[in-house]
Amino acid sequence: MALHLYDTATRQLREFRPVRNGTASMYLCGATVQDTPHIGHVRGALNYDVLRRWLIHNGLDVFFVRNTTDIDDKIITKAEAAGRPWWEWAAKHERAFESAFDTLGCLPTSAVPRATGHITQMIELITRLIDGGHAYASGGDVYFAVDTFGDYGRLSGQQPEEVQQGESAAGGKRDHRDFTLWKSAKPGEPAWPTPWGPGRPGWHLECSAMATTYLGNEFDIHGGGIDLIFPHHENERAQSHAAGDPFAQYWLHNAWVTLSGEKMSKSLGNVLAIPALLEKARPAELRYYLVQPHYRSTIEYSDAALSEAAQGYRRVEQFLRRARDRVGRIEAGAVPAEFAAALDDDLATPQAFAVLHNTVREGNAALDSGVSEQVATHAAAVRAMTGVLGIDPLSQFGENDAAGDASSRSALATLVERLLADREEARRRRDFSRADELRDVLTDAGVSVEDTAYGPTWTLKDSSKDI
RNA sequence: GGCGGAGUGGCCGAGUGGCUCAGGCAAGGGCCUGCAAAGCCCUGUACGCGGGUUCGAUUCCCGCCUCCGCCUCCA
Repeated sequence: MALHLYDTATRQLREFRPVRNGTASMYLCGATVQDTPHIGHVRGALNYDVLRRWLIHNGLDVFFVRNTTDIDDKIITKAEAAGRPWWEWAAKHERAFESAFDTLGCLPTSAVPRATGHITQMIELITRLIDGGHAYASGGDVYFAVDTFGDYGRLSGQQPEEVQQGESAAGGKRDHRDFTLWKSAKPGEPAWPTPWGPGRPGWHLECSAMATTYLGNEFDIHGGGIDLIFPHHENERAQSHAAGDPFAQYWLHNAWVTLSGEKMSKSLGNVLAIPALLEKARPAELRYYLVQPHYRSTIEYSDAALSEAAQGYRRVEQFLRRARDRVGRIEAGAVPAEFAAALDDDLATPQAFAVLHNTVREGNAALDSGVSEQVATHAAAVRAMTGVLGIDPLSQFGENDAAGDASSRSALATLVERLLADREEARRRRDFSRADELRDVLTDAGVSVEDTAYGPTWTLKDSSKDI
């Protein structure tokens, strides 16, 4: 089966056929960098990272653009409250987002365009819209005329007449449904010069301008959170189509991470910031937790569920480590057919994880029965699958999680192995109290010891991460 | 008011008109082990409520209840 994706605009599963053979282009609405990233921000990024990895795995050259909105009302307000320049505030939080994405194993983007760096392209787009009769300037603002675009409401399923208006207060609008392309600057606000007066971008406009700048007038996938369907993506689609661009071919939307049944918001004080979560779980474990449920299902966050995910991850990790100890270097092999079928079905990661765990179980059985070729085969499949999911314990989330640099690792290994040798000697003498004493020394130091038919093995246990 | 999503066993989380109804975590039993840990094998409990269609529904239809989201900044 070829890859099928659920397209919000048509409300159905559609076979993925890229605009340009051999490549795929993805635009993801990134964050407004106004605060510390939280688990919800990261969930979306992770979902699209898995999609991207799957496309790459299938041989496509993927162009992946995630923007940064570095100017908006909230950035201005918060920076002001903190007594800092807006651009410093934005830069600081942009770094926090990039660092979170990095830590959680998102592949580097092809570009991270900032809104403020694309004013020229926005002016050009506005000009096209005004020339085409789809937009008008009014008192320094520029608005999109919704009634000039007959397809308005298609993406979100909204009847334009039924939509309750919030933004309608703005004075210069001809129609209450019209939305802002360009905002005139109030005194003291950041502003860029335009033919319509100094001002700053309306939120929706920037994404249309940046997506087409990097990916062309027609590109494959546009993603974001479900909250963006309306009005953000509806408006993006309207302005780009009205300007004559075919624009995105597939609209994808990921669901929320909720807390106690409610969305996270500052006012409820229930925001789960990434730095705090990384105190509870290792990056790979957090990623495992966020990537396992289907991307269109809400995740109801709980510490217990995160802890369970961490255990699931450790099971996979343990298998690969044991397998490597047994058969040596493990290269990623082919993914099982059922795994591929799962991901091809609108990125059905829950089923993909089921296949992963079945393979791990078979691999563990092979380890128990000592059939090395089977161990190697299963381990290779597991590496391939974890690679696609971005949770490969042997690669980006490798050994150095907790173990420091090479020289301290080597010093540690020498000492641990010396103690283990003494313990083995004690066990041979059947002096078990001595053996247990040595194991306790190691345990207290944070080293877990396991005896296997092939001798003892040890790992650093990350004791700070007990959820 | 308009649009949309959800309610599955102790928990997380798939899925299907009937056939052993995924997977993980937890629980119980067993194997292995000096002990432990890990691993493997086995086991139990399920589909919000009320109707209907059907030989048969958790799965289809109708009604209801509950929860959540968007329509205002939002991942």
